[in-house]
Amino acid sequence: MPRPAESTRQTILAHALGVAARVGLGGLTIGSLAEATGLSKSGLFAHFGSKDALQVAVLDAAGDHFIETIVRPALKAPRGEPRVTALIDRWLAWATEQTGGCLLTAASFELDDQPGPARDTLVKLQRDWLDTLAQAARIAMREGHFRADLDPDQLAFELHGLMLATHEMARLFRDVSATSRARAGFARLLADARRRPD
Amino acid sequence: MPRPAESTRQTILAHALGVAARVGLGGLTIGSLAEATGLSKSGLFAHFGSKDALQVAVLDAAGDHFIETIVRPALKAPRGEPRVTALIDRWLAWATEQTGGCLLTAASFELDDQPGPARDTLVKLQRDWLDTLAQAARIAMREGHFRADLDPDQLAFELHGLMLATHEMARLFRDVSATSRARAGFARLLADARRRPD
DNA sequence: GCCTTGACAGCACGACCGTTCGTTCTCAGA
DNA sequence: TCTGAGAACGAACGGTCGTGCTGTCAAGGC
Repeated sequence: MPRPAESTRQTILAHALGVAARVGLGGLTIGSLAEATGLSKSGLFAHFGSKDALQVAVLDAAGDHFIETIVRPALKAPRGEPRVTALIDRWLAWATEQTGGCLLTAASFELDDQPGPARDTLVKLQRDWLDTLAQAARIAMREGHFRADLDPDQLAFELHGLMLATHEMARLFRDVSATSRARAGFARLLADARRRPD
Repeated sequence: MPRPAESTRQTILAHALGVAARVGLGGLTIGSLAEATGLSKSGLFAHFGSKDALQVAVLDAAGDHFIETIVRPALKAPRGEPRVTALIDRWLAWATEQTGGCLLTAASFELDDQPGPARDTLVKLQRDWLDTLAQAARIAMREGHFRADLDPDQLAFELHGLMLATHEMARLFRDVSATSRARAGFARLLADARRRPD
């Protein structure tokens, strides 16, 4: 057999992440992606079999990349609050240095009314992320860093909200103060989680 | 002259808001919109002159609708914190009862890397919304409802973050607890704004 | 040496895209 | 009654979309 298919596939997906970050998952077309990778339309198409499958593959690749650059490194931090802050810091660093916006975030608002395999994949990825945040908070409760009556899912919800607002402020408004706004919000949220009820 | 152009234009835009809420602003096509309104493609096209202009018109219509159903009624509430809560409550009611997602929110993450008149229009609309929230908070500070050292822009930023998270939870996850999660978040945010530093 | 296998290219398809153009119809004013 | 403005139509344009079909070329197994 000629070139290994797997490496070509990875090359395609790497380019796809860049293109989709700019034009969204719906704006990603096989023709433009073929041109970006130097492949022919049909040659590229053969790797996925359908546009739906390509979209799912792109989302999975984005999820893997997200886990690899944010979640996995952060999980090396000590259990408890340090791990929660590591997740936040990793996310902040990634969100600010990245050229295009976060594909998964954009897709969340793009696919919310378009049933299909792509949407299903995305729901799972986003749920996992919220669960990761909530689970880290739960551990921090067990370690005594966070108060015992904290609702970890609520904390995850609000953390995620701050991330969404940060993303919009940085990407849409091109506002450099997004990072400091985010840090202030996170600090307030963590302080509230720490504070014991009297 | 035959049928008044303005009423036709309004009909088109009303349909466009529904379609775009489902498939996004980029997924909105002249052909599908013509079919939805019962017009011919060329007949519809003549009302706007270009796809760009149509997108801008749709965004403006969405902005008008947003102001009419949320901002204007809320501004009738008494100055200060009641007005802030009115804005929040109006938004919550609108977000939950609405069939499709919020077009403006979806567009914020769709257009953030696509320069053009549509993006410019959207930036202005979203800035206005954040300014409205911040301004209401500023008034609440002057009325003595909120603490004097509050950062109203930071509050608006965090309020908006909660709205984004609520939107995602309700629309993507179809999670009915989104509303209660939102209310809990808003309550905590307002309590913090109220509390005087000692 | 063939033969299989699999990764790609080339080409063509039907459908739809945004856009243009000429035509038809209907009304308001003269 | 005639005229002209303007709303809407129908057909067509060049492109691009996603998707198939066929062919080519290189690398193993025999």
